[in-house]
Amino acid sequence: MLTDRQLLILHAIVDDYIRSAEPVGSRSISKRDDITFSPATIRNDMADLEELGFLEKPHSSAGRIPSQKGYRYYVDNLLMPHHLTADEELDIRSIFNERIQEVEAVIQHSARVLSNMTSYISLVLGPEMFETTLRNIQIIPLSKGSAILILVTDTGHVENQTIAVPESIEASDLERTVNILNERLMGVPLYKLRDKVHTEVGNVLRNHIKDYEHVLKMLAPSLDVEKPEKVFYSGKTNILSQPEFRDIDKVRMLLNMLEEDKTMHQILRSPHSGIQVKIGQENKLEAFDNCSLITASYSIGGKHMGTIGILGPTRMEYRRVIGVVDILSKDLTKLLTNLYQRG
Amino acid sequence: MLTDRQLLILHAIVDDYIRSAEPVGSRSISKRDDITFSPATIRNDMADLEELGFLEKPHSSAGRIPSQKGYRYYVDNLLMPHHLTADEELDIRSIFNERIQEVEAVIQHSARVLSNMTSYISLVLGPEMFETTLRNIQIIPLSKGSAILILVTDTGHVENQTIAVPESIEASDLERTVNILNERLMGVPLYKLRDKVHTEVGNVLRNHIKDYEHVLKMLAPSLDVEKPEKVFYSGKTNILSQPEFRDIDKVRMLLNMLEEDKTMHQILRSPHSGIQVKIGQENKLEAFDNCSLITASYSIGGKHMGTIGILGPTRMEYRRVIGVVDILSKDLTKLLTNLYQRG
DNA sequence: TTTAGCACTCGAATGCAGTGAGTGCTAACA
DNA sequence: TGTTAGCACTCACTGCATTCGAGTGCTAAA
Repeated sequence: MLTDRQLLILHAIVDDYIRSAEPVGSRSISKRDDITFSPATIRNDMADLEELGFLEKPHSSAGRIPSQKGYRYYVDNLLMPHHLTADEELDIRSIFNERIQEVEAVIQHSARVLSNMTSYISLVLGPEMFETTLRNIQIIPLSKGSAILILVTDTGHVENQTIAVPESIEASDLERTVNILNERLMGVPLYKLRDKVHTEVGNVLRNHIKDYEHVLKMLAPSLDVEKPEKVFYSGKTNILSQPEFRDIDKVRMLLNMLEEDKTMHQILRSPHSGIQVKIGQENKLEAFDNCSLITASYSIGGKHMGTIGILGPTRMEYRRVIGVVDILSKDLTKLLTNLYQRG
Repeated sequence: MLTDRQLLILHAIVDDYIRSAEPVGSRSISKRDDITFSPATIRNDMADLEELGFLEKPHSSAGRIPSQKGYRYYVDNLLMPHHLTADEELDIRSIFNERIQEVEAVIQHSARVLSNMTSYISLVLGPEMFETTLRNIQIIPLSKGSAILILVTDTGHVENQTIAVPESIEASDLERTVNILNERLMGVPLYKLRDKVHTEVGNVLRNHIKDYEHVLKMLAPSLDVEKPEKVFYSGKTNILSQPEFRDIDKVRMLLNMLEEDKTMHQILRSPHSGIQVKIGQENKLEAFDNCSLITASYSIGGKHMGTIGILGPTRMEYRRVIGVVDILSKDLTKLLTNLYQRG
């Protein structure tokens, strides 16, 4: 078990290192107001903390830096909740002052505020559509052979795609099809669309539409709404200011990883309540070895929608970032719920 | 006027430097198969070329590198057209093999192919909407107080935004409004929407809709479709592999510049026929001093739509990049025209 | 148990010769 | 007269020795 003094010293070292990015020596610690012991005493405790795995030495004549375990302990046990300053609150509210027009715009703006406030990289996983239900479907003819198919979900998301319309289908048939689809599919979860169309709705169509088979064929590809949710980034260049990313190869590794949609998606998808902090190798990704990821979920009307997060060096201002992520995820939930709460 | 030998030497130096990123010395030039003169002769010509401003010396005991003027001359006078290899053509066609569903997806995919093929940064300015005309308008009620307004243009672009619906407006009125709007606004250029609604359409609405004023107020903010077109990027991390961007500060400057939407927009917006090559300071941006930008426009049915471009170091493979940009802009034009040609 | 003192470690910074690729100039050559 | 060989000169880069200093671990005294 750690003594009170050891805790104090660990706390001081992590704080100092987060601020300065330089290995922390016993002397500089001893100068702090909240520390009353001599450097020698501190050195003894530091040696113990190192033996226990909370601290590391870059080399024998340097100060100590926190190990991954050290950060973990710091986050789990030593961190005091952070109260945002008035300015910070104002920054966050700015998202909601703008006239809100599109979910995407809100999400993107959130990402930007998040990265500006923290100087790290922000990631926002866009609203999940898997569980959302269909609100409306439209087919707008564009030219002889093509049309635009538009899906609107109950969460206000709009999906659109071009479809090829066989010549044999007449305008009136198209209209009738849209009416039938709206009648039968309103409220159906997107992931069930495909099945529903091929069974129940298919039968109805058969009775009302002349060129039934072509219509079904035309619709088929559009109904696989398995499009993965978008991940929005902001502040990618922020890491270039972090001393741990002086090395261009590390930067490249990290930025390349962020472009791997599948992986990033997987990392952000897992829903969880509250704040999740993943430190260094806990992320199970080589490119993230020197990084920590702090995430929180947001939802609409209690239904999990997506994730917001901050990616920064393990030497990250955990206190502030956790505060900001927490508030923003809650505010986002409130805003989106107000906007799209099924009435 | 430059002698033939000087041209040959200039050509060789630019080619060599583009390949190696190292200052080119007289000896290495003399070893090339197409060069039959001694290093001393070459040195004389190099001195002349330097005096004329086509070459520069990093320092007195290094080889020569092309100056901005040198690149300019190379691009304008020495460049042979590049014929794509079968593989390259295949890469480009891959854009069109995928099932096309959204303009945005095509654009984004184009950007990716472009950056993959060139190992530089690709930029694509999304379709301009200023001149496009309205094809269809829809208002989909979402909850008690909100609805989604959807605009579809003749180029297949779909724009959507959330609007607040005053309680006083009834569903039947909303429906009637949509019908009137579609009747009166079909074919109207987006930039005229606002005026048209307030004059002509306003009068019609007044006669048919009970809560006429509220409806107009609700629509007003949505009709200012002055949303700037999106710029898509791909391969931002590619510059990290370029030796001229070893310096992290330069990388940061450049990447930050790319996030300044307004500036980038301005740079890409100017329409021009054929390929445009802007070298170094011709870009009038400090962050682009070491960069060249190669752009071409794409259009739909002869109407200018947007711009694709490649941003790389001034030491760029101009020949290949120009070839790729040329082909892709033409193919994109063909594809989009086929898709959305007003029929 | 804490602290002062001291020898020790090791990375970072500094200074200095040696190396080599490249140049400019001059004089000889075709 | 244009081309080339020869040579002194420049200058970044490398390797090596040296110094400097922040920080440690250990021991002995308070």
